[in-house]
Amino acid sequence: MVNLTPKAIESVMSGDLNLKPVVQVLEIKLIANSKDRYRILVSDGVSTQQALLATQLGDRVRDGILRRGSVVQLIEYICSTVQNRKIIVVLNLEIIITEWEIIGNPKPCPGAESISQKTTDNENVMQSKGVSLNGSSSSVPPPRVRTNSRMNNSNNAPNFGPVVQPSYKPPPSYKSHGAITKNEAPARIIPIAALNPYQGRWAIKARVTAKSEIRRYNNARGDGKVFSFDLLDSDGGEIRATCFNAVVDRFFEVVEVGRVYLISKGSLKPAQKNFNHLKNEWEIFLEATSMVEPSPDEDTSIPQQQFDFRSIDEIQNVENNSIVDVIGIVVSVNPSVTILRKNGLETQRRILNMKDISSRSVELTLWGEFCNREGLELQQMVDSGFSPVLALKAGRVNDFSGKSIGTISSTQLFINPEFPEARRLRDWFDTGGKDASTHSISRDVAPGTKQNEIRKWVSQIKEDGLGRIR
DNA sequence: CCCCCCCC
Repeated sequence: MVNLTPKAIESVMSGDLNLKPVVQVLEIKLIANSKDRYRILVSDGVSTQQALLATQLGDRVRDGILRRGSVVQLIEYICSTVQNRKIIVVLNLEIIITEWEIIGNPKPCPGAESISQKTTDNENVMQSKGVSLNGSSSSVPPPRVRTNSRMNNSNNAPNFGPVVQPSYKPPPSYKSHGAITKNEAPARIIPIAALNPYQGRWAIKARVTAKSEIRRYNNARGDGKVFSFDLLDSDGGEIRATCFNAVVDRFFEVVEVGRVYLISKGSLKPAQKNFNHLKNEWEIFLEATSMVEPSPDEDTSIPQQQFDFRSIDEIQNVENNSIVDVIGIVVSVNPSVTILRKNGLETQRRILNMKDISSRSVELTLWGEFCNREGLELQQMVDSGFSPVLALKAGRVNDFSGKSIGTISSTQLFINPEFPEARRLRDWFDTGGKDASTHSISRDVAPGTKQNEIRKWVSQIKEDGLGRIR
């Protein structure tokens, strides 16, 4: 016997975010023009309601463990407004039963699809982009499950009055002031993970973890300037924000790495995966009307950085060109050398070695400015007999003669950082790890081809000078 | 609307 949470839909839609109800999934559809975002219909046995699955839950659909008939517990969710309709955005859920017969004879929750009357322009814009969230461009839904069409509901469903920012439950004191108009109420702060282009008003509260320089460009589409910065929120969601031209002037000085901001009124575009390695399929584009305001409180629930450390042992099996975080002890640092790039420009290169508890070591190649900033500092430490901890955020794995790691422009290096992993590594190193035998996953890992052996010799000679070759 | 992620 399965018990769905009574009145779950009603409670969630009226703003109860702590209920964590058990509901049944009646329908799952891929959102039009999306590769991995799903719209689902959930039921409490009496009422049904549309919901969006956060991207990170898509795997469960693709893996087949979340499907039509699944009984799930909604763990983290928010109510949001998409195309003027209230919708649940599910950020996390637990699957109770993968498949169960449809429970009860649930009907669409009344009021959930009410439409405010002044927003048809916005809808047209959404539709002209081919975005469909109401199933109108999808195949006909199965007979058992009624898909709510906007027309049906605006005409027939009971209307609970004008829906104004339904996701925002106004505090009681607002009620005596009459209707809230679109421009008055502050947008609700939502998790970064819930951001998507189909959403109307939103705000996020997030810490800036990285900030680019201003880059000027001149191409077929014209010239201009651009900069971007990366954001992290208290739920661990991350997203990049990008500004162009006049918007650069407006926000470049305002945005500081490490500070927390309230950000709203940007537009969401698909992330450029080639250049943006954050775990988010969207990117925020800030515009002239966007808001980027320092948060009045220093939100300590948002860490300064978020890492996903891989042990060096794991790096061996990581795909070439992957972007990874690594933490290790720097055991050697080579001098900085000047490299002539294929494009004719010169750059600096410095190779160092780091080892970790997996008793593996790896070569890290620092490029450009990293050589004379962190690289020099590391070299001085190692030269003076101290082996520092180095945390590397966003290094790029390459597989020339074994696996090694290189810096890219968005790499960040942290020398002797404070966090627990660093402490753990330090303790390990100081209590025997220093002398533990280490196997390098770089250069001499595989026997390699004759070609590779020769290349290795040549590069070693260039690296160390002839003095060390006997 | 930008952008090469460098070398053997």
